[in-house]
Amino acid sequence: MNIGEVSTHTGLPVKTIRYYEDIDLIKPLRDDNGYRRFRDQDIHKLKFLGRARALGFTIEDCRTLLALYEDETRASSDVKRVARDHLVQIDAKIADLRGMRDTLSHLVEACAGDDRPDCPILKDLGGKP
Amino acid sequence: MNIGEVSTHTGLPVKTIRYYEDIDLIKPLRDDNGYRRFRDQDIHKLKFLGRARALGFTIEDCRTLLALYEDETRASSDVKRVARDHLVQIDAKIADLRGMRDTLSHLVEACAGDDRPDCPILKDLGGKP
DNA sequence: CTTGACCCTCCTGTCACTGGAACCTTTATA
DNA sequence: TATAAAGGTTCCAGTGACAGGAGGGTCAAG
Repeated sequence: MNIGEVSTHTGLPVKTIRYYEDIDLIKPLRDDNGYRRFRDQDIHKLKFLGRARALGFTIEDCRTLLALYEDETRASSDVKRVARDHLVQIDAKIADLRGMRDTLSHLVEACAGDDRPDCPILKDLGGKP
Repeated sequence: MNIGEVSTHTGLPVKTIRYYEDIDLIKPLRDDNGYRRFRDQDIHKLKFLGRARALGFTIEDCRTLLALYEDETRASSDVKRVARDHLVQIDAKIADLRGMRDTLSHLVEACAGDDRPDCPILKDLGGKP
């Protein structure tokens, strides 16, 4: 399979697939014309990567997870640790965003949003006291 | 005030303050020795920026908000639009993260996390069916 | 034989900083 | 007074995970 077909097949942009080869996540073969030739295992890895990225794992996490995936002698505890750590990060981010959201939604509600200059949002940002 | 003092005063790293000057968010004066000299208005702006950034506004949003802040003839609707748009972005991100969180927490719970290789997390990433 | 759809590499840009090198100025201490 | 520490300066490179684009080669169809 050529890269375009792989792209439609995996849902990953061509650029991304090339990038993943660049950072050694996949190692497709090459045809005589220089075109990448993807085997089933390459495509399988790409789908794996797509799903892992969709869950928000970093590229380095993905590298680790792929290695564990391919290692038949892995301990599931190793996988679980990576996932649990990531879950903690996600929760932290959500908490962060919720804090912003709460403050901001109060401010937005308090703002008249008309043609007058008076604005509680700016008042808050300016240090309202 | 010199940059170090401003940094402790505003809570912004020195590097960040210099960066904000670089992209023309602030325009401190210069002493004869080349040191930046910050006026009260500069410090006020920096605090404004710190609070806006803490609410997750992009630098470009901050630029817009600062301009509105300084424009006595602004319409609060303009401020509100920026804030509401940002709120939408935040909500989208939260929804995204919650999706990841839900999937991931199920997987983590399902994983034994022992020394055996069997792992539902990897099974899912590998396309379990 | 040409056209258009692919494919290639290489370089740059994104966002909001952060780190570091190499250097100058001020302040405190011996 | 010499010097060392602490502060300031500029400029360049790197971060993460790609995306955009230039400039070119290759392939299948009409």
